[in-house]
Amino acid sequence: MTEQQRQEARDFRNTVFLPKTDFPMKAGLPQKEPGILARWQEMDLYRRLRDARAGAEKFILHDGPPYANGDMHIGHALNHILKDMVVRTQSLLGKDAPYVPGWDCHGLPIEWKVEEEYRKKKKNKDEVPPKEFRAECRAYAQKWVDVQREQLKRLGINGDWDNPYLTMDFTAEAIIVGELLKFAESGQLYRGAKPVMWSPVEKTALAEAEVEYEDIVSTQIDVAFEIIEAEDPDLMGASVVIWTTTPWTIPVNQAVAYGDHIDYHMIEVDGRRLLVAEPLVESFVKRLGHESHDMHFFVKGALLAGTKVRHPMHHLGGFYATPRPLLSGEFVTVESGTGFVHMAPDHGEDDFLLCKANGIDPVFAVTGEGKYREDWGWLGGQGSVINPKFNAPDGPICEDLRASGGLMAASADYRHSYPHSWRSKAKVIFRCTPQWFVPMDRPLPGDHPEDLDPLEAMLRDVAEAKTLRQTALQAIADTRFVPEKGRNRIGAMVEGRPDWVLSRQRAWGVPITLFVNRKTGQYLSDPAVNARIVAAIRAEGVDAWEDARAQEYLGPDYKAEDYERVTDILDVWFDSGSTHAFVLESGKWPDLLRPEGYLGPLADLYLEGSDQHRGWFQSSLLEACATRGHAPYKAVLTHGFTMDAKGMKMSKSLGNTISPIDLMRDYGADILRLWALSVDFTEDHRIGKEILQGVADQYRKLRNTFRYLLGALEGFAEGECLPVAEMPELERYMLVQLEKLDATLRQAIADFDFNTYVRALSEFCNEDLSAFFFDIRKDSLYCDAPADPKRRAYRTVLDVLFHALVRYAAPVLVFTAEEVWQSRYPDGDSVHLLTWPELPVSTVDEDRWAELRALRTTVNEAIEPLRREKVLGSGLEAVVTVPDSAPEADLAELFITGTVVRGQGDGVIVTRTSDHKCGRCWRHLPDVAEDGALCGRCEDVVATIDGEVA
RNA sequence: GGGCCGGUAGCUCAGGUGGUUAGAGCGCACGCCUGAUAAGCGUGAGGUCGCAAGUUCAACUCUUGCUCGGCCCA
Repeated sequence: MTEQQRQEARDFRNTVFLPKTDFPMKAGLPQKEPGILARWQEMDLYRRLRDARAGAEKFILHDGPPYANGDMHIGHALNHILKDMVVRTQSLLGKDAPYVPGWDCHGLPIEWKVEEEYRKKKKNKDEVPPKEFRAECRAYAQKWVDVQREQLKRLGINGDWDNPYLTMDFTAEAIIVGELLKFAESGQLYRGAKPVMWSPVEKTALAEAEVEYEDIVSTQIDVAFEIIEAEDPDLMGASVVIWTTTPWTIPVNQAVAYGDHIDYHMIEVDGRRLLVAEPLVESFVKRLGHESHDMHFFVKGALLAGTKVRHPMHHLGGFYATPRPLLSGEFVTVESGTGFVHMAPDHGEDDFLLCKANGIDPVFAVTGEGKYREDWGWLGGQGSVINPKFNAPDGPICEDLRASGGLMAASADYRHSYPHSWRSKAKVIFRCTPQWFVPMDRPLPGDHPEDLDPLEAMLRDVAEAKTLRQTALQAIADTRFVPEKGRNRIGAMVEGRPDWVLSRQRAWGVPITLFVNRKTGQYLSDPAVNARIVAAIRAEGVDAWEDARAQEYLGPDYKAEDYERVTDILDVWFDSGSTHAFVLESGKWPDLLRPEGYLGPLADLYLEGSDQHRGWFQSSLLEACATRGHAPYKAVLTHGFTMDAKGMKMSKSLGNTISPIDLMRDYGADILRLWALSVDFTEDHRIGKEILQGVADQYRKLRNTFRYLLGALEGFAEGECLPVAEMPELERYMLVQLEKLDATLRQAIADFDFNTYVRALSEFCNEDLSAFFFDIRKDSLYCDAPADPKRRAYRTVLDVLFHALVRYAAPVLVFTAEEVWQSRYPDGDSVHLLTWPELPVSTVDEDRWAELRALRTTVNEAIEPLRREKVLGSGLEAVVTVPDSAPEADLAELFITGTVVRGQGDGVIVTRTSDHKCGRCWRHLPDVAEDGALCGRCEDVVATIDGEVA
């Protein structure tokens, strides 16, 4: 056997330096992630990170509290992944970015759940002492806090999970009360009235969600109100006719509404002139059952302004003697009735608002159990108003109206849908109740030096005072919104919103800790009293607000019997609106404290769904503006909602919900994270099987990039590094590409544009690395001698790439990045303690490289037809002729082809090579004697290896 | 019903102030490789830019209406 034949027969596979790694291609995330999580817990990663960033500039993302009720859903997952991404990227950039998660624990939904459990046990809620009831609510909330905490941890969210904030913590409750009392002390509270849904059977206010609608048959009546003041003398003595299905509200009537654009028509019935909307004349006459005569008199609604009518029971005097004004109401339609709507501000939303705008206040004639007050001028002490007999055509109301001549028609035959209490199934009424409000348009007291003369301060207030609305609008102007359209949205809401109703007639919440003077109706505002209340709640929670302790709080200066202790609780939005006070400011979380002397918003960012423009963003804004004069945040980031695969909203009834818990089980948290950070979260976005499949594919590509890096860097040591100046141009070009990626990622972080972040990272790995750099340098990695400068340069750059990419990926693929890091540094610390990479500086003629890459594409296009014709397979079999104008470079290496020659023409020509294939590097080269023999380079390398072995 | 927002290839997304054949990645099809191998590489096919009017020499980009979807409110 000749030397050549022996070489030919030899399998050179063992002489090739292939990538080697234990890092598996298949991720197995659902199995692997819990172990990584446990490791972080064990090493106390969150605390370690705080220590590592101690003293660095703060970035404070303040967590909006989810409601402690039910399992984590896809919206929670998205929201927390985005928050985690923000916190982690800021931390990666070297800032100290603590994250204290929180929960919203008070409120109606939890009360319901506890009540529901009572019902199952046939227990009556009203017989349970409030303290006991609240204790059960507290336990219920705590249960769900614990459940959600574990679910969120599983997502890989890094936070202070051992010390979350809860709105039901005693200190939180005390600070919320303290905030409320700031409103009281600065005069930013008043007691007003508001119509609410009220159940006379349960004697309680109901929330919209506690009401169900059911068809019933009601008495409908038509009632005439005689005109006693009018611009047009022809109207005098005529009557406007109203129609209603709630006769019991007639005794509380205070006005009549008409529509500006409605044409009213006068008809004559039994010698009386009646005004009715033209399109409704026919149906009205039908109800009357009498002959009518057309008076040929029309009047446009708008011309009725200033007209006054009198109540049919005006002869009773007092309340009923006052003339009732005709008011223009936009809500008046000609769909049913008469085109006139009687107004009882006590018992309707439209009524209340229209009357309020015209200076007419509710009279509170109907009591909580649905009877007229004992002292009421008509039907005093009678009721109940929801009793059909009371409202019947032969009932007391209709009888009196008939006697007065006001009743034009009455019949118990009107079928319509009407609200009922979910619990008792009894009918519900609208009823005005006293409520506590925060005024939007009352001047706020300004900030003054302590020693300023009180008179001077007052004068200054008058001159400079801004209202809460104005202050909030200014704060909106001062805040950064991402996306920008959020500014417009919250701005429009704040501009148009009514006063803030703070009170709820409920049990599970923070009490409105006010004492109201029984004589003056004014609430007590004494800092000493307030301090005692706050101290008691701090020690014992909301249960401390009870009658038995009233005197203790009032102290020696006031007598308990002179004061009414308010028993309402606060709107839960006030709780969450105060989180900035009890989380960021209280000192309970030292990590969150700003350096001494820091002024302005405590949070760098609030990040929630776009529904929070009306919710938390706004309650926090109003709370902070009223008590501190500015927003609690510097920036607000909002995300849209997650829809199903077709873009439809998810709902249990449609059966299209997707649970993040299931997704973590099937795909793993990193896939879910990659999904959340790939979509355009600023808009509504979708999730579904196909989308997740795409995300999983994207994940695999990233994972393989890391696997290749790990394999290619096997055995790499510091000593192998080569300075940039000594590197081939390709390496220097790649370092420039990496710098560009770095800049893109930094900008994406600054813009909170995570879609761009993930996309740029993926495209770099696929296009620049896998399909370009790695592919080209495979030959060098596999076949060059380990000491060859080209191979050393390549591995040096691979090392740079590894360190950069693992950091870039860490905030997104938190588990996988850790797995990658551990694979290379088994005894190392967590990847999440690292900071943003420092890149070596490199420069290159970018235009030249753009040209080279374009030419590379052209060459590939030219090779393809020959492949189809089976002239050649591998690109290494191609001889390529390129234009003479092509840039100077090792083109064969760049194109991964055989010989490249320069021709005269503009085009690229490809033919099959006649060179033999090297048995080791597979390249077709002139110095290979025959197929399977070695090229010069490989001969040298193999000789060295053989020498080492021998 | 009202306010605000959105609808670009199968999927996820780019497309300053209107201007040549609307782009990328993934997926898909076809092919190559078989030394990143349940991987890697290449080429290619996919879009009447939700619909309809209008403004303009010219509209994915501006206006109006409609439609579908979403958030908030009633």
